[in-house]
Amino acid sequence: MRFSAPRGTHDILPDQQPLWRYVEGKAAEMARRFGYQRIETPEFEDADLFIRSVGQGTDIVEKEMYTFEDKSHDKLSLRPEGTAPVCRAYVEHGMASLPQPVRLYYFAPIFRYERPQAERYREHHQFGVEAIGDGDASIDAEVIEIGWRFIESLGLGRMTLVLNSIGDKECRPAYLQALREHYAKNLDRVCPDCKMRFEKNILRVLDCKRTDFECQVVANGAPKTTDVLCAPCRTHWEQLNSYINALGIPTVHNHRLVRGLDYYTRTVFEIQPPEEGAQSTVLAGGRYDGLIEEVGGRPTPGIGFGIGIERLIGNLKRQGLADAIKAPGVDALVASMGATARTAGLKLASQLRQEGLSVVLAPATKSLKGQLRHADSVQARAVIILGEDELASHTVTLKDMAKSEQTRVSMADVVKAIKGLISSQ
RNA sequence: GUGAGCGUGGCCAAGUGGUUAAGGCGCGGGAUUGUGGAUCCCGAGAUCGAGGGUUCGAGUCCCUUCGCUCACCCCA
Repeated sequence: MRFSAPRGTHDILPDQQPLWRYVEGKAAEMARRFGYQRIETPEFEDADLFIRSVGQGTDIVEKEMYTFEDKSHDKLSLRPEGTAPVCRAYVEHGMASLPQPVRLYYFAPIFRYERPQAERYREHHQFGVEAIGDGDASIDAEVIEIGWRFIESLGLGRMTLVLNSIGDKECRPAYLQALREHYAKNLDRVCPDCKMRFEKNILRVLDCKRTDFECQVVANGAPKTTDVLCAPCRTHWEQLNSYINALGIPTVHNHRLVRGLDYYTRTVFEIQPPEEGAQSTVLAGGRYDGLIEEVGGRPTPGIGFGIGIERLIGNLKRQGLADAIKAPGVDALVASMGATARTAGLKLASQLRQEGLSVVLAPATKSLKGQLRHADSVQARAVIILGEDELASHTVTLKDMAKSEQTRVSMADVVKAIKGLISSQ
């Protein structure tokens, strides 16, 4: 019986690891610069955490969660998004009594039961950032800037920041009513899905992309949240825009940007690459001022985003920025001929590793030629050759693979000689 | 959940229904004694996703099934 990785999942093979480590390193570095600390939460949580926070009517909760019962009949779900678990941890560990805001970031696999397609997976990975405990628009700008500067630091240019405000508990009901009235008048012009959304989750009609009906026309003509924000939301929105502007981040306003999760309030944003792919968004986030309370804490504002690593890496590859990220070779390969030399090589390799060098032993059964070929395949910078001659004279042959030069070095000087050879490159 | 396309050795890939299923990459070995990357030579590795059917004969046609991919939906 042969097995393959479950549908929608993928192995991240050794040749891809340098790229992944590179991206994660850049993310962690950007988080560090902004004073964010890493947090890790479990891969699964109480299912109700997501049902309550993400929202009963959302696709994520309704049909995409990996939910199961364990042997003690607890209902658990594989993490379908990153924010709710962090908020749960914030409340559970009393982070409200820490200096606010609490600045956190994470790397986490995300699980959603969806039909896989280009850059959409059942398990994907996100780098996320959450700032909890400060409702000021300057924190919105800070969080957005982290994402922007991170993407920028990878060399991905020409991205677009799309920004919108969807109001809060004060002004949204009135807006939804206005939206409902607009759609009630145009219901015969929109697609069946929009008719469904009209009943179920009116806000979602705005991001309908169908062109076989008049959804685009109707949505474009719909009232805009940013026109009807209550005074506090309006101030927040205006401040955010002035901050983002001050940071020099180019912005596109899109009144049709809503988001699929129920907990968002006020600020919502995405960062998209220039090409119009089906799954083009690499970063998405927003403010969630009611979420902490929803998961059992005191009313506390928060904002954050998630970045899909697979999509980000896809962009790097498409723009030719991934090729340069390669695994380094090993420092040295030890080749030996004969049983006695083999033992000596084993000892020498061990000694070199304790000196901090990366060393591999050549396959013992191969000819010297084969062992040197192996040195190429592991991109060894140096090769140490041990044979009868070397053993007899207590020396090794040290070969510089780049220069194709070799010298005899006494056993006592091997470490120094190799370190010299490597640092000269 | 809906629709479309595709499944040939580890990877890429040719193959008008007709003898032992090309080729490339990669892998293993070799080209006179203990020396790599180039070149050359040799070699291993495929029940052509699986099952059934049509046919004298099927990788090639039909059906079923599984898988993969892409799009819709939705999302990172």
